Amino acid sequence: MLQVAAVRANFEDYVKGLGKRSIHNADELLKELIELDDQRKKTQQQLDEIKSKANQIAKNIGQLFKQGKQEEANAAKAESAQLKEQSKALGEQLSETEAALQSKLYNIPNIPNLLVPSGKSEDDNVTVKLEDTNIPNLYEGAKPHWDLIAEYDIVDFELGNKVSGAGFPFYKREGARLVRALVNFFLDEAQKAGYMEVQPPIVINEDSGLGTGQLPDKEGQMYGITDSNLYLIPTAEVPITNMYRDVIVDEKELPIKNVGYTPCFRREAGSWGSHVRGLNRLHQFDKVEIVQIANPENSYQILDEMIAHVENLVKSLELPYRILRLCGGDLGFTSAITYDFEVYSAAQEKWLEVSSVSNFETYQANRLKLRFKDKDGKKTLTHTLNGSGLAVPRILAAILENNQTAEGIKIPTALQPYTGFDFIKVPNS
RNA sequence: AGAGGCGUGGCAGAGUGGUCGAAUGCGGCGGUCUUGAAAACCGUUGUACCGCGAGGUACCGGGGGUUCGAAUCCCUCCGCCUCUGCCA
Repeated sequence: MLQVAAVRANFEDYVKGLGKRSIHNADELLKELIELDDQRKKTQQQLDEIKSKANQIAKNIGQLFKQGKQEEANAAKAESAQLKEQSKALGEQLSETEAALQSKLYNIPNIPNLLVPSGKSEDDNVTVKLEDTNIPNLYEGAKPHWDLIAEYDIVDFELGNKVSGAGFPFYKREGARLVRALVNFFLDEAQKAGYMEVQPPIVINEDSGLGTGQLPDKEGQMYGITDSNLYLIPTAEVPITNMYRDVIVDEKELPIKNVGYTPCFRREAGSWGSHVRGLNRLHQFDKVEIVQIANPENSYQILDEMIAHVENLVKSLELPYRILRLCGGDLGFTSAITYDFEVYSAAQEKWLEVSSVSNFETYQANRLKLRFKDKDGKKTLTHTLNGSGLAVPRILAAILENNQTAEGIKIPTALQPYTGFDFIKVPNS
């Protein structure tokens, strides 16, 4: 969330920034924020004064009792009772103001970076790199992946429907093996790039949801375990970033680089339609996530490094891809800048998002109270960044579709050591 | 899951209603001594908010309550330990 002091200092820039997200009443919003903060300060001043008086009286009463001055003590008690009422009322007022301020802050998204183009929808995203030279000329009988997986019987939606529900498929045979291969490949590559591997919990508590910005208000996107007040994670970003909630790290430790593989769970309420078939959108999918905690001084350099890492993965898998810079309207709530990776799915003839790499600057760090001690011992918010490296199902879909031949499916060379096979033959051939 | 115990500053650990933001030790920082280091000795050392400042307020796992006054008493939640049970 935003810091009020920063809002005061950069008012005009922030209004402009929020404008890129098509928030047109930003100046009102931010003004309200400042007013609430002013009110908070004023109330606290009054409250502190009353409490100070009450503390003084309480001390005196102790003395009076010791000296045996009962009557004076009792008189002081009466005065104290009055102060108590005042302070109770003011205290409630203060809590209300703080809650209102907090809720306003929770509901204002991050300020987009200067590079972020304004725009309303994905149509306004900017392609910053296009590597489409690899787009295959598929043979006559080429099929979309949902037909391929049925034909080869390597992903089973029917079975998933029966056991769990729509969007929870079974992967079978080479399909299961491919998922495991991709996960291992991604993890190994991240480790080579200096990330520490972690295996985080896949349920999180409310504080963690608040820390990275899934809560409040976006509960609808997560599966909740209501009897325990926990949520299934929508991405490993949540547990891995929250490792550093309420932590003050040493400047020398930065950047901190962690990677983790987890299944991800998304309700995707309302986002189903005929355009999302097969593996394109699922309630449960596997993803390897890279997360960095960075010094604000070089977080954009680190963002570039993370983009390069993801680009390498896609290249190694020989997939045609493009990189987009998201416009304000398509930018996630907590992000200051996001680059999306999309791979081309030849049989569907469309681009599939497989990775999102973002810099959150201090937005998450402020919620997390994640700070570092700089050279002068001053505590400063870090920047947080993360990216998918990568999400499995759409990569799988693209591999199946782009690498299909009349005889079967070729496995990319880089993946072969992980799959243990280099080809999936057409059944009964 | 049941019974009992516990949760205090970076760490260890005292503190059972006022003089406690909190003893003491360790660690950290500064200094004396030393060619240098160690040891010893002296000093210093929590965080957040409000205030131009003086200063004030809050914080002893979280939240609530009792009281003129709570680290201390009560309720509740969370976590840890021990025993019993269950389980991969």
